[in-house]
Amino acid sequence: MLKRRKNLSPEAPEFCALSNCMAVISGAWSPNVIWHLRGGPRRFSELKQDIPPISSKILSARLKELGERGVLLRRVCDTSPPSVEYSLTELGHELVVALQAIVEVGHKLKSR
Amino acid sequence: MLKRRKNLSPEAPEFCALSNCMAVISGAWSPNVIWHLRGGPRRFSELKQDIPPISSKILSARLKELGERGVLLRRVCDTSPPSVEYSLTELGHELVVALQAIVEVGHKLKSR
DNA sequence: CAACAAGGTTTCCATTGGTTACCGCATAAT
DNA sequence: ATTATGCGGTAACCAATGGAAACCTTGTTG
Repeated sequence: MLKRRKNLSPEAPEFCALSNCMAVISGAWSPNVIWHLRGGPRRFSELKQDIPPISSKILSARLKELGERGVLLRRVCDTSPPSVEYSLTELGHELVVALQAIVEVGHKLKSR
Repeated sequence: MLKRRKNLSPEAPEFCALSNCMAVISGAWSPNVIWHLRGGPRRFSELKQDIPPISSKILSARLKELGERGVLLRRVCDTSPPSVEYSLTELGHELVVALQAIVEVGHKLKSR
């Protein structure tokens, strides 16, 4: 005989805050890109050095996606040769708070 | 002329706490599975109802992965027909803290 | 007896991610 | 003068991941 448990899942049925936020930071290396922009604007090649395993293709794709999602801004600087700077929007900075929590768990895991 | 900026990325070069933790919760729907186990053990079919868009295949794969990573435990109950219960380990509960931060940002996004 | 539930597995296909090579433009080195 | 290098990407190609639908085994129910 199979005992039944109440379906006590306490989340709203139609909209899930977790998926809601995860959708914004989804995509390979997205969290890392946001994280490395937290201290101020950075350029394409700087980000590529910050995150050594990322390829140009993927970095390029993420920067475009995160721009479309309103997480960061792309600014072309009028230098010669022109350089491109990426910086977090306000939304981006809100995400950093969540990433901070993940980083803290990451440190715990390392020390354990 | 191109102004140079110091490479001020403040993370350790060899090990990244962010990727470290992200690796544990990676995989489609992993965060949701962990989240829905935070209140106590749940069974396969309950989780499937908690997360309607997930398929059996992916749920099955995630539960196996998260078990191998030490995030949750699988327990077969001696009922008829046998049922299977999944519950978070201590590590799993640590991850819930990080997910909580993500959920909070998710709520902010909704209200904005 | 036929139907259904639990806890998955199998098959098949679309999307994503990763690797390598390359481009156009500009300065820097030899 | 020629070559190399840095910048900010794109193109072509292949491997791994994710999703939909059907199916399976053991057992209970009507």
